[in-house]
Amino acid sequence: MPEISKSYEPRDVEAKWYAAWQDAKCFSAPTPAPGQEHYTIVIPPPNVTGILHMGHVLNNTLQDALIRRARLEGKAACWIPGTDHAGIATQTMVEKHLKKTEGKGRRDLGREEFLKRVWAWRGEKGDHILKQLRELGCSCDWDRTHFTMDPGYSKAVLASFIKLFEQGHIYRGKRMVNWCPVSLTALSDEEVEMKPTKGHIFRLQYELVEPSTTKDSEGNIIPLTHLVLETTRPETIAADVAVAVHPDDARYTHLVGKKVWRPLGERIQIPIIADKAVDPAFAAGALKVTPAHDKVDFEIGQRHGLPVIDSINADGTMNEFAGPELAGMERFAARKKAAEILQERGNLIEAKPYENNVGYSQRAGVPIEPRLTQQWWLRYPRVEEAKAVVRDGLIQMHPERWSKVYLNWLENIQDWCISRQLWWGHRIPVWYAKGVDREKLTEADLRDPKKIHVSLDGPADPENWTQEDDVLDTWASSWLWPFATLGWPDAEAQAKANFSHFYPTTTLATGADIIFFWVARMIMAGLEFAKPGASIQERIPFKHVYFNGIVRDKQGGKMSKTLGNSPDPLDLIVKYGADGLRFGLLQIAPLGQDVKFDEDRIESGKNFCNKLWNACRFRQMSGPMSDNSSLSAILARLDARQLDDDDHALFAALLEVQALLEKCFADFEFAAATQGLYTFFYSDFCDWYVEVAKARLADPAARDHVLAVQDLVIRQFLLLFEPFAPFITEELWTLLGYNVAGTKFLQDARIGTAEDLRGALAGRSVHIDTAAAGRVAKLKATVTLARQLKADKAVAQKRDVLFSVVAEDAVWTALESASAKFTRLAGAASLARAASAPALPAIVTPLGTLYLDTGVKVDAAAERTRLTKELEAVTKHIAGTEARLNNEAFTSKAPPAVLEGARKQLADQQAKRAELERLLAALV
RNA sequence: GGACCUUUAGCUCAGUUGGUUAGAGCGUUUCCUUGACAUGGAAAAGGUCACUGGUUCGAGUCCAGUAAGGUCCA
Repeated sequence: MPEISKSYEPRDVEAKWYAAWQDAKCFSAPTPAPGQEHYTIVIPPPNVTGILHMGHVLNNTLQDALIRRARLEGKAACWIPGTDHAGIATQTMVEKHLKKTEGKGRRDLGREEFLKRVWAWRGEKGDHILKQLRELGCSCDWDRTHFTMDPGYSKAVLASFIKLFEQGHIYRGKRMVNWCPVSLTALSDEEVEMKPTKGHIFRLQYELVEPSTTKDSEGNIIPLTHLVLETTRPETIAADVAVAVHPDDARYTHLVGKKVWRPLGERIQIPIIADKAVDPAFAAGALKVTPAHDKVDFEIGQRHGLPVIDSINADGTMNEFAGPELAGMERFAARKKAAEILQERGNLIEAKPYENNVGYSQRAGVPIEPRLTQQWWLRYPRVEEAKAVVRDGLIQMHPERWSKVYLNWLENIQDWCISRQLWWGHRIPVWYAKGVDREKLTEADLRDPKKIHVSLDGPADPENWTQEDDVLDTWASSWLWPFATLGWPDAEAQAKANFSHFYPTTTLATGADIIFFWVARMIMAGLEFAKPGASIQERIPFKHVYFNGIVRDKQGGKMSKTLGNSPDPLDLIVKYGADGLRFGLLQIAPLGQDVKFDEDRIESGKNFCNKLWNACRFRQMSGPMSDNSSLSAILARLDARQLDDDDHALFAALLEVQALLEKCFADFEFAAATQGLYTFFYSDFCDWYVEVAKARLADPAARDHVLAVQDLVIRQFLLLFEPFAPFITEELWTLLGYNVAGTKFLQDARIGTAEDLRGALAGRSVHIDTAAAGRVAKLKATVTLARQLKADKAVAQKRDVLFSVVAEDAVWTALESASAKFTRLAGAASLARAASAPALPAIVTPLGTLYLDTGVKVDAAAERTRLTKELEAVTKHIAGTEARLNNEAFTSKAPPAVLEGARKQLADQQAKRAELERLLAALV
């Protein structure tokens, strides 16, 4: 057996094992055996040309932990990886690259040539992120890697469109959309981010065609020559078609039906209308109505049969309808110019600084432009079912509160604009008969096969048809992810992928930021498409949704490359090892909270791995390795006669942590799981058991038994730890001989439950003595107090000091039997029983009063100070407890166990006080 | 405007159905290279649990309100 080196060097280990796992096809999803449970996860597909960031690390570490744990539990585990074509993001990236390298735009190349370039880009940069996931240790079934633009997947996307079209869920319509003037495409509402934006609001006056009068605040009749209104967008005035007031606004009712002069563009009269959408409290209570450039205005225009004047081009520049002064200008420059002109003409009263919410294109980061265009829309299918599955708990969200957010969105759901004016994506499978005017198609025309052709393969006579230019929104492909990655809709592919076994998937781990974009839509898509006619339980895409937090920087800010506060995970892996990164990150990832990234925690993850490494190294140095090839082989090496309190306490702690992990995985409490593992291994095993065992290892009768206990605990710990730190655990599994011939890897072992282990121990006559843990705790406390006393006397490092104890017979018996452990742990030459109190520094412990002999004369004053401080604390505590026990309401109403506990506590504290008083009195 | 979340040690967070003297890691201070580990060990200091009120024998925990910070939707 190779010797374990002095420190853990992750880099040597990681590459070796990942290659071995892949060679052995460890991550291939097996065909589930009859009755075998499956555990399926589909990866949230990252952008195909993306690179790994901390958010990915967290998200994928969680998934890997889940899938690895499932393997150890004997489930048929299937983790499907893949990437998303990410329409806008990728197209924008390639366009930028083209501009930079060739000075060309996509239109210079033409659609076909441009797409060739995108595919070439994908070939060069694509899937890099999947390689990075391997560095992290992710155990995806790589043979199942999918890409949303693969032929099979594309077929699924188009098939879903056709099906929805045939069912009447999809329609085409000219509507107000969020237009991105940079990407030159429509966006869905979800892709628009509202951001408070500083600008100006312009107080304007529009001249009345016929001067009128109004009343001032005191009721006096005063002349009225202008209508005052406020706007943040003066550049659109030339597209104004009316001015609206609220119908109940007494200031203006007499003006409704009259006209004002439009101050920009062609000098024409526009009507004053009344509409309830106007807020009479805002500004002067009048609103300029610009149907082409505002959603509310558009609706007002519709209600009043007003024309639509579109004064802004697709790219955000003004056109001729904006008036000769503004035509051709960029929209924000035009805004300034418009204000200047209005000032000159006397229409501008004032320009005030103003902050309002402006919609920004999520991708391009520029304000969107409401724009009237022809788009394809989807009326979501299965909305009611989608609500029901979450409300009824068929799909559980973790943390649960997200289901409220989800349901709220579904309650207010709007049709989805699924068309994008991009080239990179799934081109909509609709062909228009030549000669048909696309602008004027009616709902009936859409269903007329002579005018519109909708199919997977296109019309038989393509020369007579023209295909739709638009592609589908990326999310209209990724919403099929949980089943399109399992072969849907092709029966043969589904059979090959074991669709019937692995769908519905088990858990989806993702960020809450895409709950609408992706999670909600997947649920609707799954219900609609996945298993037609099957029960609702069979059609849902997943049973659990775990929302991991967002990784933020130490100050809680968002991580971004431009700010430079986003560490490269690959650098962290080099520095701390993949296991250290994984474990460290999960330690700070509480359920449902954002993660504040702190590199110190990653370092602590690495240090923990090193601790584990050295504990195993020490085990190897402590004695010969025996048969570790199975749990029963190790159990057979236990000697029930040699069991002592420490063994019992350790086994009890092991069972406890094993049960804790079961609960944590069920509840997605990863931070609690890592915390539990850490505490068990550090405190219970290394700091205590291994240390006390050093004393027992010297005893030939106990040695083999103690080694067996350690082998058992390390084995179980490695199994528990593997989902979080797969590399180091695999390495140690091998080095300590836990692998058996035929089953080469840790993952081939079965973890079993805490109860299984309890049963296995009982089978070897090891029945956990639950009282042992209490006795060990007392000894621990006594050792700590002894160390405290030594530290106080500045002899912490000395190991030749003498301790004596004054204790009753029963207590002394307990301490005497552990005296070898005590002297080793407390660092003492000996521990003896003293018949009467010696004149030495003392400390009161649960196992009697300890006296420390350092060979130096007692400093009575220092002793008095120390003991008095202690006495004060105890006295204060006693007072509190007595007050409670003297309260009749407490004694009559508190449960007996609580009452009993309080009484015992009081007795203990009183005994301690008496002892402290005695010690003080004895001081000369 | 609506909904949700957070507030506990210098920092990051635990604290399960209300029940001892509120815990951990990091950081800080002191001491220690003795044969698993200095990527380590020992000890210590550090908290009126945001605030106000209520329920209760008992509140960090439950309820109401207030404040500050954050997120999402309009």
